[in-house]
Formats: sequence, structure tokens, C-alpha cells
Amino acid sequence: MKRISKPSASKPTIAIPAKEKRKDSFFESVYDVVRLIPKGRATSYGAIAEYLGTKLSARMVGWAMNAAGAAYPPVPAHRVVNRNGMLSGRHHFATPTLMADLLKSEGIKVKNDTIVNFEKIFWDPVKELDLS
DNA sequence: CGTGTGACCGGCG
DNA sequence: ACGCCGGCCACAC
Repeated sequence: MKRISKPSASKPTIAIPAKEKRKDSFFESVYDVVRLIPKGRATSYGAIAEYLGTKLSARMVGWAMNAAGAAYPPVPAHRVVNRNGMLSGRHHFATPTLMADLLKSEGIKVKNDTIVNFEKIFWDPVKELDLS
């Protein structure tokens, strides 16, 4: 992300720390959902994708997470794992163990880079947020 | 405007 | 059980 890295010179605007367009991207939608994940729970890329209506494109969610690190407010990306509860994105954190440590600090048990009893702590946005 | 790519997922051999 | 393949689609070159 960082469209800012493309200064066309014609737009010398200052770094604009604040959101320039807010709902501009699909990424923001993903971040919003992820930020709603309660502490001690976790969800999967596919579940988020399904909630957003792009079920068959869970990859996009992962893609969004790749840019989540620069998002503000911070996005608890560690609460998003693949459908098997495996910490497939751990290598994208500052350290390979950070993701597991964060989860553990929230009471989630992680064994061998996989969340224990994933089905129990699984937080499905489609069900939890539903539509009301 | 074309092309490559990916922290996924489900299906099939 | 395991690996491979195709789909899907927003985004950066």
C-alpha cells in the first residue's frame, strides 16, 4: 500500500497522516472486521472473505493483511489464521514467534504454530456480526 | 491497459 | 494422508 510513495510532484501535500479517503479500499473493510475480533478469539481469512462477500477470494484478505502493519489504528492481524487454525502469516510479523506470543498472551493456546481447539475460539463474522 | 502475485480454499487424483 | 491445480480478485508495476 502506500500510494503516498508515488509523489507525482504535482501534489506536494504533506504526508497526510490522516486517512485521505477512508472507505477508499477493500483493505479498509477487511481491517474494520479484523478490529472487531474480540480478544481471545480468532477467525480465518476465508470467514472474513465470506463476510465481505468475496468468499472465493480469501487470498485478498491475506493480501490486505500484508498491508495491515501500516494501517492505523493497528489491526490485530494475529487473530487471523487459515481455516486449519495454523499461523500461516507468522512470518510477516516482526519476529516469527510474535504472532504466537500475542495469541498466547490473550489466553489462546498455540501448539506447533496451530491454535488449539480452534473451533472453540473461532469467531465467525458472518455469525457474530450477522446482519441483525 | 496488460501482467504478475499472493498471510487462501476446496476439490481431485 | 498428501500434493497439485484452478479459481478468484484487488493491487502494484
